[in-house]
Amino acid sequence: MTTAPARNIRTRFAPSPTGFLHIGGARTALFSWAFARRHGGTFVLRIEDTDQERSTRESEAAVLDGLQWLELDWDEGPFRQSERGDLYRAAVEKLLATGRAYRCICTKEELEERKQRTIEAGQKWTYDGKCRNANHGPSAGTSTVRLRLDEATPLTWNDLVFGPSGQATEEVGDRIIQRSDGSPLYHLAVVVDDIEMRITHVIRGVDHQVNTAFQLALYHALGATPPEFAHVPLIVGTDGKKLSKRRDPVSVQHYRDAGYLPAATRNWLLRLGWSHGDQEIFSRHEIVQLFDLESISRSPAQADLGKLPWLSQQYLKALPMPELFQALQPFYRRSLGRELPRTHDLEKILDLLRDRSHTLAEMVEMSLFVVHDNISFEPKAAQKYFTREIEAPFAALRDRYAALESWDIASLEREFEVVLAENAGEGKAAKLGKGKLAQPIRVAITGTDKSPGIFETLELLGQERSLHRMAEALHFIRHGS
RNA sequence: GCUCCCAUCGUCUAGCGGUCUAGGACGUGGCCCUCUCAAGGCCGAAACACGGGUUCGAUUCCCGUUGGGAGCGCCA
Repeated sequence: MTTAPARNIRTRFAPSPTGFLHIGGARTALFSWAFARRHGGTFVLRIEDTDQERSTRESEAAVLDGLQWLELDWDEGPFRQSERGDLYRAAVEKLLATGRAYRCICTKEELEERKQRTIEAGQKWTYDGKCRNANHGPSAGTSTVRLRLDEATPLTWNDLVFGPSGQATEEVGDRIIQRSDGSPLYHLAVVVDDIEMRITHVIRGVDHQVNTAFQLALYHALGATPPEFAHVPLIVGTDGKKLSKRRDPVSVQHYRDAGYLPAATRNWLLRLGWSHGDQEIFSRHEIVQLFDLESISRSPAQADLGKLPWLSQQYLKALPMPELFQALQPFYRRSLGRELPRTHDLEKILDLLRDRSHTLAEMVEMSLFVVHDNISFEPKAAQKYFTREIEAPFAALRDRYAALESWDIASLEREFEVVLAENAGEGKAAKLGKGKLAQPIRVAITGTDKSPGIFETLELLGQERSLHRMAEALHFIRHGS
């Protein structure tokens, strides 16, 4: 057993609701969740919606929905930054009062112009400090508020993934923390919230790595102890470039709709950038037991689409029938317009299909021949197997099956062997092989040339339906349609 | 351009100075099983980006090159 943590671990996931739950975000959430659970800590959900232009309630719902689907439960929240304005204003007042921040009356246009000139002169731009010592009061007119950086505060930290990290103060610059309309900017809001929510470990994407130095300055200015930081490399596309919405399937929703199990998707995401020796399969419980920050990779991972179907099948094979059936219903509704009652026959075919499917959608598709009363023969398969030569043995087997009193695997196979034996030798060039007869029957009863074992399939389809389909196939053989 | 970061099979990764003729998994090729498709079993191909150091000894440590990523907003 591992020892208990010295303090109560608190992590958070802080998405901005400007779209669907991205797999990169989902993985960050997974890591934060797993780390909190691993240490018996608390996982907080916070919605960063200070950008009112882009944030929507629909996106927020989609993000929450995605987290729930992945079974990442949170202990506190969702909190919305849009509802916490007083907190941020108070923090700004405090910073202003202590001289750690100052009002800046430079307009966007002025700033843009000076920045342009600096860059043209071949120098790098951070705020030039025009208002830094001007001492503008509240009556100075429209103004933003900037944090006053001081050289004495080292902007370094020991990243739990990347090790010693930091940036020089002059590279960071006095950035704006409050807009001219009084609303808070990202940096201010995160830091104030992380302090107020007593977050101990900030686990986020490397795109925030360069924000950390400035935020460290904010913690110091606010008189707070910064949390630990762990930056997680990005997930990139199959071309090694940043994930693109056009090329890559980036939303968690996409994987759900494709018919992947949440557990499989979660496992897939987990192994993208995290490892535990050679282990590939991790149950939710194992994740909670084994997850650690030290084993997170420092290089970006490509979304390995090849591994997901395999993982998904592993989970499909292991899923208890009641849960499998439940998971399948949305796909039946999509395919048939209705859900299906749990029947013995359906369960049986589903069990046979587990070894043959990678997604719930595939499974539904393949089980349809049992669900439908009438099927149609796949043209290519019919053309290949419904031949003149097979007519006689096919008809003979149909007759024997019609006379069968006990419709079970043993009987079906016995009669099948009899027909085979009857067609062996004599004037025939070669004796009738098992496959020669099995394939036409398979096409007859399933419509395709791929299915589970032929006798099992016949058995569960039942005598009546099997005979009916065989009769139709015989008609096809004789009349070509 | 500047700042920060990364670099093992096609992909996800193990490796934390000698155990490496570099391990696992997916994918891929072959074989076995076999009524089809799978599943399963066995076997194979496949990588330490390059160049310098440090060291008795580098995949492992340092520097550079190359390649890639992130960020440079009154976005988050």
